Amino acid sequence: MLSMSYTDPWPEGSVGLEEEVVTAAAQAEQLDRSSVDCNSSSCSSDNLDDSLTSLQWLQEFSILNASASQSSHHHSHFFGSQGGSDAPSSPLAGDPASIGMPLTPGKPTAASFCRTPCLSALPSLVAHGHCPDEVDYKTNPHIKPPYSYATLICMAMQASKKTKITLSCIYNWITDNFCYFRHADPTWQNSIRHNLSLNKCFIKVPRQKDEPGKGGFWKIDPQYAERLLNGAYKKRRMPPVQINPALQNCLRMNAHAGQAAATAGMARNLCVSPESQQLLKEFEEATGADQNWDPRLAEATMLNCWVSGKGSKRKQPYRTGGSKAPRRSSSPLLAMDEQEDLSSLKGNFDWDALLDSALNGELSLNEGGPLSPIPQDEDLMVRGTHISPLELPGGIIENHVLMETQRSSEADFDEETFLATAFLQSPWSEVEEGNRPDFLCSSTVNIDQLFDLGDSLGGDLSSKIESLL
DNA sequence: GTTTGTTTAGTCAGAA
DNA sequence: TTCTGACTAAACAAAC
Repeated sequence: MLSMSYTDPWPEGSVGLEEEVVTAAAQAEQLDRSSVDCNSSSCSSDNLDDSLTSLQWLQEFSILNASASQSSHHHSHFFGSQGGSDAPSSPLAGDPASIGMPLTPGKPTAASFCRTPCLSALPSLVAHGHCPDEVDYKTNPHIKPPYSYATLICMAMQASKKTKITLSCIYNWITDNFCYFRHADPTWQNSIRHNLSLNKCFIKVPRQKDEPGKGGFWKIDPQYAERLLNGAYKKRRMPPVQINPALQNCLRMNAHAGQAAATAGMARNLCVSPESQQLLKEFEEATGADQNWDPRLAEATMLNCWVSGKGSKRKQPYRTGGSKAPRRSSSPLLAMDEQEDLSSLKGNFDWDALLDSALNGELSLNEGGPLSPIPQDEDLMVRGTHISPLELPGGIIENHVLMETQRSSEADFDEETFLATAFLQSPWSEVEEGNRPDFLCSSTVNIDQLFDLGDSLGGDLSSKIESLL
């Protein structure tokens, strides 16, 4: 269950301890505003363009054009284009589950959502394991994002632009950016908590005694961030697309109904448009995907988010027979779906910002670089163990336990996590020095590693790094 | 009562 | 086949 007081995950301008506090009134105002926006008549029709706008970032994306990285307009939007002149899809329109059909909160398997225009493409999608070339996870409630929970947590942390965030903020970010989870059984939140507790990558930062609020804060273990940059990450298997069974039922029902017009609209929605194909082609050309296809890159850009032709064996959401009935969610998010404002896209990826951050030394180049902003007076809890910060001679604030973890042979981050978080809009390019997330700032990366990173991203990127150096 | 955090147990899938 | 990671489910306790 989510907190009864829904809070804006990342209130603008807020830094530090008050980062999670947003008044309910402000939230209501936001929802109100979005409700108005999404009641516009264009919402439903604009849905057809969602697949296009979700690839808008491709149009803007250019590794070769990184010189314009600092320009505000140059954001490679991971979760779809938003704002500005893009005429972004309405949050409501983008959330099909908010259209008409009664919601059945719970796991997607129990979701009763059915949107008629989704029906024509699904047979092939389900039967042949195909998936549209573009999946807007922000608006698609049927397809589970191909990211591990750890990745999602990392993405939330990175997108927050804060050094530490609360559990509820993680929830909010995920539900804000992945429609799937808005309608899923809230047990995924249990998994999130489980992941935070179990995964070494995440460090619990207890609240100060005089700090109001529930629970503590969570941050990324900088040592694991370093490991990511060192390439010591594991590959995560790609999950297949998970289609709501309810949607499939809906599909069958509509097949009988013979809604030709609706299915025609569906085809437009899920099939790859020529524009998108062109964008994809340009993207592949820009990244040398033809010769040097990097699945990690593809995954990070959510272009290979569907099942391959041979299909993945990854399990679908399973429901063992006789198990308890899906719980109804009491999450206010579901109720707010009718009016929730998704317009505030968080976690936009910016390749250029990432690169420039590295080039500007914000990814330390082994010169006693940026320090971890872990407050020295900040107590950390790792696996229930209280640890104290330690300042090393080099100025790099380390941590006893974190140093221990560095020796561990386990690497809980995978490359997907790294790439996914790396492609989030680089926060440290926009925040004050002191407010930089320490996720990467405390990491040290030598120049070779940087080149390795560049190589993994494509030759052009490496060339750019080289030329700039 | 709700939320948060920890722990245990089990299943499944991919890799070795 | 075994190992490992991801995921799910559940129980429990503590804090709010």
